[in-house]
Amino acid sequence: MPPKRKAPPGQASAAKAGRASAMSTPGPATPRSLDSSMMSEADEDFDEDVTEAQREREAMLSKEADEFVNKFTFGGKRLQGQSDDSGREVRRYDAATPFFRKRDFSHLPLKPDHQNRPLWIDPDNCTVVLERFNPLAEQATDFLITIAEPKSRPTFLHEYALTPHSLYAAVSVGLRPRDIINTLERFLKTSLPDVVRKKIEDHTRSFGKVKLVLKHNKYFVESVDAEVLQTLLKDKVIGALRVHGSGSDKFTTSYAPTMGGLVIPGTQNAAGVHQANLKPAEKKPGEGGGASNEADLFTALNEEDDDDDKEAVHAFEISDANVETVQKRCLDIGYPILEEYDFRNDDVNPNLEIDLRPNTQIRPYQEKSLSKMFGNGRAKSGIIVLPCGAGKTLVGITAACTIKKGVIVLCTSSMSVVQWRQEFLKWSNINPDDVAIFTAESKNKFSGSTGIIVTTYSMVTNSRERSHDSKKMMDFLRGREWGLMLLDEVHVVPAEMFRRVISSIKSHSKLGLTATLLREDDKISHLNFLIGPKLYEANWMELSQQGHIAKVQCAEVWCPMPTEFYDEYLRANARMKRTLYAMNPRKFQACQYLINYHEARGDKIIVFSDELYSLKQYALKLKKVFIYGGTSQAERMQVLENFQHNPEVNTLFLSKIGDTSLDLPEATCLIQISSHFGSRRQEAQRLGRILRAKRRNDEGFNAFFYSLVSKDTQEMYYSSKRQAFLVDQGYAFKVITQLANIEKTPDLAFATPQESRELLQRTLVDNERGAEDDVETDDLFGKPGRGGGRGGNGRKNNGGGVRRTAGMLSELAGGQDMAYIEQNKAANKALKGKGGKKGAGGGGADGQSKFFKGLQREKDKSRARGA
DNA sequence: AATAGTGAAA
DNA sequence: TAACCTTCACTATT
Repeated sequence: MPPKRKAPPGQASAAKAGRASAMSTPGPATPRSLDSSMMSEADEDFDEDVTEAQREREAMLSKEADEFVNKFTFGGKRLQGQSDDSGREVRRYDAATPFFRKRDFSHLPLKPDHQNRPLWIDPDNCTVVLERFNPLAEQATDFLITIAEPKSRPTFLHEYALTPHSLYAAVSVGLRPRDIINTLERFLKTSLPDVVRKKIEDHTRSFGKVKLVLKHNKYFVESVDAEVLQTLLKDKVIGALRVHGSGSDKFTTSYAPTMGGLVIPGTQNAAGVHQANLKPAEKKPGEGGGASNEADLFTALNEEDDDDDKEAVHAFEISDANVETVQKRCLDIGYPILEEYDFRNDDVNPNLEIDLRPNTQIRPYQEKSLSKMFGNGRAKSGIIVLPCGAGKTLVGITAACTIKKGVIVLCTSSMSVVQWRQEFLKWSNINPDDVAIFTAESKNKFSGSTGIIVTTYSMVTNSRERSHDSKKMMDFLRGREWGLMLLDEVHVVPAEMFRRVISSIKSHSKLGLTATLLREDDKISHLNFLIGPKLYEANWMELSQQGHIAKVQCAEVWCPMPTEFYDEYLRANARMKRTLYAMNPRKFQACQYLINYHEARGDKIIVFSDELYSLKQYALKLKKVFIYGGTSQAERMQVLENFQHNPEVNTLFLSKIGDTSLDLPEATCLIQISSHFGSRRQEAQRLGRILRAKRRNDEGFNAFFYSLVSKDTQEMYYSSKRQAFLVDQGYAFKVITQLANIEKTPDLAFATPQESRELLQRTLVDNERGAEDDVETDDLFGKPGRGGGRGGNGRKNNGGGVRRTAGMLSELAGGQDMAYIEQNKAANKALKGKGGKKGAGGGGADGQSKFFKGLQREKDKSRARGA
C-alpha cells in the first residue's frame, strides 16, 4: 500500500480546480477521464478527507447526471421554462423520477405487444426514438428516413425528429398523411398521441398543392386548387410579386393532357424500374417488407394522381428574380412549393442522347435515393446526402441518364469540374463533345442542340466585369431551359453569393448532392426553399457495415502541454495561442509516434494542420512532403503522384487546402494536429478522405482517424464541438491519454526539456519577428524564409503579397503589449463596420505610430475599392 | 504566359 | 460568443 499522504489544504483546492476544469470540458470524453485519473487519486490520496471528497464527488456526479439527462432530453429548453404542472394529475414517483423531471412520459400507456414495436415518441416536440435491436427496426428505419429527420444514429437507439420540412419531404415523395399516421401507429409502442396526429394533419394538409413550373422560360406557380392560388395571391408578399401577363387578372387555366394515362400504374417508381431492368439481381430479399410496403403506398397514390391530371390546372406567373422570395414565403405560410418535372412528356426541350454504360452497377442505397427522387415518374427537386466515397457522382449521373435532357453541373472548384466530366465519360455513353466545361480556361459549348455543361458556382455568380467569352456563355446559360441542375457540395449554396445561381439559371429540376449537410451558421435550412427537401440521407454506419465505405477507428489523443509552453499559452493572444497548441512538443511526439507506427503497418498517412507555421515545422522536422495553398500546381501534382505510387513517400502533410480542393489519393490513416475552430463540416469532410479506403480487409478497422489535442486548452472545447456530427453518425471517439512505448520511438523529437524550451523560444521568435520585419522594412519576402528553407520543396511564393496585408494587423498586435491589443481589436471592428461601403470618414487615426499607419493603409485601400 | 489583386467562404 | 487566417477562382497587368 502506498504511503498515505495527508492532503494539505492548498493541494485539495488545486485538485478541485483541476476537476472543475475537467468538468468544464464538455463532450463524451469527460466521464472516462474522471474514471481513470481523478477517481483513483481521490480515493487513495485523500483518505482523511473522505467525507468532503465524497460529498464533492456526489455533487459532481449528480451534476453530471443532470447534464447527461439534459443531453438526451428532447427540447432541454422547455425543461427550464415550465416549472409547475401541479394541476394535472398525480404521477407515480420512483427513484429514477428526478432524472426525468418534466420529461417523464411513463403515463402514456404501452400497447400490450409493445415489445414487437420499435418506436417511442415524445409528443411535445415530435421526436421519435427507434430501437435498432427490435426485429422490426429495418422496416421502421425505411419509414422513418422518409418522414423524419435523422438527428442522431449511434448503435442502438436512433433519434429522429418530425419537422414540417421532413413531413413536406414525405409528402413530396408520395406518402399521404393518413399513411404516415397509420404506419406510425403500427410501429409505436404507445398509441399515437393526439397532439402529434393533429400536428401531422395540420402540416401536411396543404403540402403538395402548389407547384413551381417552368414553361417557355417563365416561372409559374401552379395548382389544381384555384382556392389555394387565391389564398396565395391574397398574401401581401406573394400577391405583389405576380406578373400580370396580357392585362388579365384571372389565372391562366389549362388542362394537362400530356399527363393522363402516360404514367402507367406500377411503373411510377421509374428510376427504380429503370435500374431494376439494368440489374435485376440487385434487389435484396431482406428489404422486401419495407420496400413492398412503400411500393403499395406509391401505387395507391398514383391512382389518385391520374384523377388529378384530368382536372384543370391554374397558374400565375412570377418573375425569375422573385422565385426565391415566393418559395420562401410559401413555405412560411404553410404551402411549400413542390418542384416537379414531368420530363418524359416534355416535348419542348430536345432529348439528350445519354445512358448508363450497360455493365454499370448501382448500389442499393443509390437506387433507394434515386427512387425517392423519381418516386412518381417525375423528377422532384431535392437533396441527397451521401458520405464521401459512397458514389455521389454516380447518383447524379444516373439522374441525368434518367431525365435525358440538358444538364448543368455546378461544382465548387475548377478541379472538380474536370472530374465531373471524366466521371460522365466513364459511367455513361455520352458523346464527349456533348460534355462541355465552362471555367476561366475553357469556354466551349456543346456541339449539338443540347448537352451537359460543367461549371463552377463562382463562374456563374461572378458579378464583376466579365471577359467577352464569359459574357456570351452566361447569356447562353441564362437563355435556355435546363432539364436538370446538379449542385455538387450543395451545402455551399446558402451563402449570399451562391444562392444567386438558383435565380439566374432556369432548370426544371434541381438535385443537390452533399456529404455533410452542415454549416456553423443556421442557413442550412434555407436549402429547403432554395433547392427542395432532403430526399435521402444515408446512414454512415450502415454503409460501412455493408462494406461500401471504410470502417474507421476514431481517436482523440490528449497531449499535455509542458509547463513552460502552458505559461506562455496563458499569456499569449489568440493568434499565438493557436500556434502554441499546435506546436506543443508532446503533440509533435505523438504525431511522430503515430506516423512511425502506421508507416510500419503499411498505411498511407495524411496529416492535416490548419496552422501554416506548424505545418511547415512538422513536415520539415520529420522530413515529409507537404502541400499548402502556395504550392505551385506542378509541384502539387508531383507530390501527390509520389504519395500515391512511390513506396518511399507514405506521409503527406496538408493545410486546409486538402479539405476540398485537392483530389487526394487513397489514404488509410489520418492525423489532425490543428483545425478550424469548431467546424463540424471540416471534421466530417476530413474523415471522408479515408472512407474510400476499403481494400484492406485484414482486421476490424481499415482506416484510422486521430485528432491530436493539447490538454487544457481551447482545443478541447473545439474538438468536442467538431465531433458532434460524427458522434451523431454513430462514430465512437476513443480517448487516448497515453501512447504505449512512446519513449522507445527512434529519434523521438524534443525528448529533453532543453529541446522543448528551444522549440518554444524559436516558435515565439519566428512568429513575432515576422511581424516586426514586415512593418519596419517592408521587405520580408526578400529574405530566405523564416523558420528554415523549403526542405526540398523549392517553390516560388506567389501568395506573399496577399499574406502580408492579411497578416498585418494581427501580427502587429502580437508584437505589442496588452493595451495595444485592446485598441487594435476595437479599431479593427470599426474598420470592418465602416470600411468598403462609404469610405470611412477620416477620424482620429492619424499617422502617429506603426499601428495607425497600418490602419490608415487598410483604410485607403478600402476607400479605393469603394470608389 | 506568369503574376498581382480582389471578393468571398468559413 | 466571437474569432479571423487561409484558400480559392476570376480578371487584369507586366
